[in-house]
Amino acid sequence: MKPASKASEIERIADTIARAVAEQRLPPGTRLVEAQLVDSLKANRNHVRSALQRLALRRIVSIQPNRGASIAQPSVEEARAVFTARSVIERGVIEILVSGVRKLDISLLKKQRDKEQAAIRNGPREVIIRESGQFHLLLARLAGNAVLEEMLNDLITRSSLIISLYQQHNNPQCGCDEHGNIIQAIEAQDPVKAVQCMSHHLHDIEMHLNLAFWETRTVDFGSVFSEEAESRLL
Amino acid sequence: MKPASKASEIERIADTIARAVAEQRLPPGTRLVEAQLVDSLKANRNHVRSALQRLALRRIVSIQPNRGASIAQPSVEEARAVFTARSVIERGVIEILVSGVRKLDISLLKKQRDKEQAAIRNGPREVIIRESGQFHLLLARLAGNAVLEEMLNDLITRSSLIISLYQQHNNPQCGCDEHGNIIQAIEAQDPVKAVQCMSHHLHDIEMHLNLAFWETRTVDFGSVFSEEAESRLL
DNA sequence: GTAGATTAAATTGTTAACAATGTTGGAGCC
DNA sequence: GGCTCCAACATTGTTAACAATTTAATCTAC
Repeated sequence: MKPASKASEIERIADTIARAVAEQRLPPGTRLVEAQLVDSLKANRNHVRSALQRLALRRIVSIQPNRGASIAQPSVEEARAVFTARSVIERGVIEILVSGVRKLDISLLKKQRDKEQAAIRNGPREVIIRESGQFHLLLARLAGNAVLEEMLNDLITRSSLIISLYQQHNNPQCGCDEHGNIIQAIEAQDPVKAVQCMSHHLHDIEMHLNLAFWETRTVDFGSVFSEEAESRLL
Repeated sequence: MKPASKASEIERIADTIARAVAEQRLPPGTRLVEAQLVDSLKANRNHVRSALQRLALRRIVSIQPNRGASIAQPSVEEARAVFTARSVIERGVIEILVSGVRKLDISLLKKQRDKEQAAIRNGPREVIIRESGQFHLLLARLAGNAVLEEMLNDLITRSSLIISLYQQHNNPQCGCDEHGNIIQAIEAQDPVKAVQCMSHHLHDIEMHLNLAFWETRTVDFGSVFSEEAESRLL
């Protein structure tokens, strides 16, 4: 007897990979060879192929015809677009939550926040990343909108990708408990402040990235192989 | 020589179907038999299957294991979620446009609006629907955010589905040129008003639907087969 | 005639072999 | 040595046959 429905086998594969990406266990650019996946995930090749195509649609992997799939390497432009989109969606989520249309269980948010704080103190990096993402996702879930939740789920995974590509230091997450501030503002039913907190939080994450550095850097062989670059090799 | 790249064959199929759905040539619930699609779209069965799975991911078709695919029939709950999500995203788009970060070519919007007005006067229904969708999509494109644009593209298609399921009369689109109002507000660089116009516009569309009617109606055989329903058969 | 069972057809799901393409490594040549 | 060319390998893409499942039709019993 198979516990999971047969149709969701593809989903299982896709989610396994997506999660590994979200938790930064699969770095951007990693090649995903079908045969390897088939045997490490104990799956049918067709299912693996379908899963890869799904992930390609979600921009988590990129597929080049006849050359296989690999974990995506979002461009700076895409990175900015993702964070802007997150801001748009998450501000919308916050507005829904604060508008008081649904009776909101703040304790769930606090519980998630505690879980995250515990992870920050002594958890491994991937757990920290996961719990942080879960907080944002929980907000969307509490807003009771499956469409926004699903979109945000994708964006969070893509954010992980972006962060592991463009992070400056290996500062896992800012320690300044911005999630706590968001909870406070929601609890206080202050729409303006809550939205501000969220905007600020996302902006903060984006600003800790190296985006500006790579922005204008079209691969410019002239300067790349100048004395400056060469001197670094010594 | 094949003009389109081989990899995008799946995309071609998916887009053909999605477009037919968006223009309401394929009504909700229509069964999509693989063999039929293979031969009417001159395609490989694998490609058709992949395309169907893609569309299932976009919630445009629904696939039931061993029972094939059919055009989705979004629930009332999903319908509301879609419109709320659209509102969130499109308000975000408007804010980006009005914020003046990008120099905006208003004439493109006006041109699209004219196209739409022309369609409303004498075009066939499907063209009206298409051009109306294109207006919203154009806003997202002008905002220069591919992520938001893609999300909105999906939502617009799903909206078409919802509208053909839940529309009250066969009023194709409101004649009151709300798109024109939106353009005006953007042109006047008035963020508050522009966002209001968009909100109002989307709310308007939603309110012209029968959602409330079906909301609580769990299929309740007792009342369905009462004298009222029977009398309608005579 | 209707309910239930049985068979046939239609449809989807799976598999494995084959084809096409891309990649790697080495032999021979300059 | 460095280069080109070619063959072997690895990987992806395609196809067709087969298996499993659902749907429709037919038949029998009552």
